[in-house]
Amino acid sequence: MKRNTWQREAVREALDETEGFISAQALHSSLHASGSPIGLATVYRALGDLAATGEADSLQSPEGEALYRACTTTGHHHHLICRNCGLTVEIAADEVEVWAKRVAADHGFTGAAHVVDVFGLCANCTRLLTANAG
Amino acid sequence: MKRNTWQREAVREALDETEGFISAQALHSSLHASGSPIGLATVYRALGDLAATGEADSLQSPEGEALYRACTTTGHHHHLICRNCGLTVEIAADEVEVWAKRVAADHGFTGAAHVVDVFGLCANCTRLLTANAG
DNA sequence: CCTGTTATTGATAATGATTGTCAAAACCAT
DNA sequence: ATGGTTTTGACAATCATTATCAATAACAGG
Ligand SMILES: [Zn+2]
Ligand SMILES: [Zn+2]
Ligand SMILES: [Zn+2]
Ligand SMILES: [Zn+2]
Repeated sequence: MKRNTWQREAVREALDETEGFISAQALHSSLHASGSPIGLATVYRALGDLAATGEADSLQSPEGEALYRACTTTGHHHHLICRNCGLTVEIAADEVEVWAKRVAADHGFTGAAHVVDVFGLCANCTRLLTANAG
Repeated sequence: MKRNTWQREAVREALDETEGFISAQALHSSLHASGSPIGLATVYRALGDLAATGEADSLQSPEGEALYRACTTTGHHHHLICRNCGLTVEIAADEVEVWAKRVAADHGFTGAAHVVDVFGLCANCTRLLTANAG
């Protein structure tokens, strides 16, 4: 049976309070900084569970680290992520869903899944960085 | 100055002969099996260089491992990958390019890049696995 | 409220990919 | 062929993640 522990709840809350994606290590550090004695392995386990049940979304950073985020949307969706500040926008992409299905079908592929993420600079970061550079 | 060594050439050729994506470790094993005494670190370096110059394409496997492939198309493109046999199809996706740009622009993002990969079972693998399962 | 069963925790070791180190070897213009 | 410079490769180091396993805590039943 699945038991409720303060550790799982702590991870869930910490993830909720986090803007954008965060790594297991970083979330653990954050929790420790807040005085929580939660163990690192437990954070990994909790994040894995949340991702498995769909309560959190995960993706691989370009550096190969797994990043997690508490999703507000329950269904299938994608992300538009600021590579500077981490701000993340959840986006529906019916257009891409259709495209992905068609591409797979056209080539005889079945059971198609896809990875679609857009990275860029959010308006805020664009303004700041442009001011400095220009 | 950039020098030419048999090691770099060996990696390039091994990558060319490989169908689908392959990891640095696997390529190193493959080279060793063929009698090449090339070092592991060198394979990592060569693959990194090839990816940097655009001669090879790289992506992160769901397990976080970096995979490489010799690309036949020079420009920007995406992949349709068989999760069973590794067969890879390069696909152009003007539709998705437009979509990605629009999504970024709609939200005020600039300098948008994107990761778009489709994973599935190729026709061949579908037939084989369906025969076994059904 | 106790209590036993059993899932969960967490310190730590183990794993596995990738990168850093640095002396020795290879490359190439001269 | 020679020398300055780049590249190599064996090995150590790093870093994220997973496995271990005894100790702990959740919770159903009494
Ligand atoms: Zn930003
Ligand atoms: Zn989708
Ligand atoms: Zn296949
Ligand atoms: Zn594209």
